[in-house]
Amino acid sequence: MNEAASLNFDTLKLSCGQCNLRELCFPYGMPEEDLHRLDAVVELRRPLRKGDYLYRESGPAKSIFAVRSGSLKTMVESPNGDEQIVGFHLAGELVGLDGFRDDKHTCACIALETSSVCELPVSRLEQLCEQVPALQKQIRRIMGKEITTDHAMLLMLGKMSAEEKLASFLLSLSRRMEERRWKADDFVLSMPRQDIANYLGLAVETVSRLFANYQEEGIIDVDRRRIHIRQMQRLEQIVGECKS
Amino acid sequence: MNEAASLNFDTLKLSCGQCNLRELCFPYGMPEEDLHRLDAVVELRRPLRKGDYLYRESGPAKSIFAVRSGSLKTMVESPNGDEQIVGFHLAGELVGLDGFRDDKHTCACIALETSSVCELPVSRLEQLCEQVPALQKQIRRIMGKEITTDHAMLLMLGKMSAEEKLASFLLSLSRRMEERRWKADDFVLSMPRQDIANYLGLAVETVSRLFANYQEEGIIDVDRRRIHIRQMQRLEQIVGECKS
DNA sequence: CGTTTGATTGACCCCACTCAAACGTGGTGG
DNA sequence: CCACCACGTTTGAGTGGGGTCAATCAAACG
Repeated sequence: MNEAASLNFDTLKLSCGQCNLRELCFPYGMPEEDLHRLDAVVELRRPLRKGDYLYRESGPAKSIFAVRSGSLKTMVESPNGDEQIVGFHLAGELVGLDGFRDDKHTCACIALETSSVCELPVSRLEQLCEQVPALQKQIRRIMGKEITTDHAMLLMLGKMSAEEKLASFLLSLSRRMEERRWKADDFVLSMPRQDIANYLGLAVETVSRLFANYQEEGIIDVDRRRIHIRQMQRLEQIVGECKS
Repeated sequence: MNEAASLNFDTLKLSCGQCNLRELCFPYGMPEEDLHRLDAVVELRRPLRKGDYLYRESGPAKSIFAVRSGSLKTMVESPNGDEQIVGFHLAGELVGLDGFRDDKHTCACIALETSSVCELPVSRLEQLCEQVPALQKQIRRIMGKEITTDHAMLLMLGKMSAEEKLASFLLSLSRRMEERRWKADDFVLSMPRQDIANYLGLAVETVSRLFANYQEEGIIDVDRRRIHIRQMQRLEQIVGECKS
């Protein structure tokens, strides 16, 4: 255990109004004056290291979390023991919304790399909701977005071929990179092939072969986890032309 | 157009407190006195006939809906035009939550048979939220449940074999029948094989063959859309024993 | 009745999985 | 510094689950 790791992280807290993720995160669209009140709710947590759990399935759900840096994955477990990754989460995205059902988490959340999160305790969030009616709407919006994202993923798993799935995955990542003002066509995957395969409902070997195919065709350059997209429109074309 | 269909459906409105679906539906867990206030928000809609749209993708989302009778399906459309059914909805269940994202629906909702719904206009719901704080929590719970359900479906589409998918589907339906005080082992499917196949990410022929297999093995009796489950534990066993 | 729509059954085949082995790459300790 | 190992990734060969195509059948409907 590092001594520095036991610092009081409240002293490091940044205000939501000054956070460069505010347009992507919880504060999006909220009036300036309400953001100050939000600050009082947010706690900065000690950073997670790769592989650390933020929360576990069926564990108590007292908070929701905003990713501040790094990235996380959420996964559900089947009765027979194998797991399905249901989402990858980048800076500014929120996790833990599944816990609203009955204050228990129905999925586990694990850091893909060293990551930090802001914690929003539900009890305090509820209190603030009574003072700031706009906050309720905000929560509903965020949850509505989660539902829409899950629906898109259902479509992917249910209807797409392996080739389409991977193209769809890369495009989704690329767009999220762009939202964050990072390069849309040049980024590093924070997850291993195994996780990509799991997420897409494929075998690792298939993912590996598809990357090789894309590279062969000059659509992307792959070096380990580094991805450079050379022909974005080809990827879009692959996703658009199902069953042809 | 039938003359009777243009009756004022408000006169037929039942109060939530007296509805026999209240334990499954929106009012679940809410105190008696708040239910009266909820009544003022709820509008009964003209019944939908089979194939009617309750709402369409990218249409305005001004309300959420509770299924009063009958059943519905929700579906998303892929860029190339084919559709994925993301849910079947029975009496007492809520649809339209995806619209909270930005007041536009991201999926379409269609009646599988003659069905009626209660409409809860979001604007009125928001007003009531300010008077009844418990209502906010209720909405979050319902949305949390939707997210959890979607995650379970992701697991199904991503990790299960065709045999496991269908068993899982039948068990899910069976449990929901039981919740509604109907027979858990004897019910009629409101959706065609095509829709089951679409939902499970399979071909119609595969669903048909699997039904035949199950019948062969004496697990279920199938007659058209009528399902009689003879050996519930065999179905549970199929779902539990993946990859064996 | 013929027509239409939905369900079943059979024959065939292909996509993606499985199994197996080789190949970096990075970390560790001698 | 290099040998070694562990792990993630790639590549090849073979196979099977489930898709596709096509024909048949059954029920519902006008």
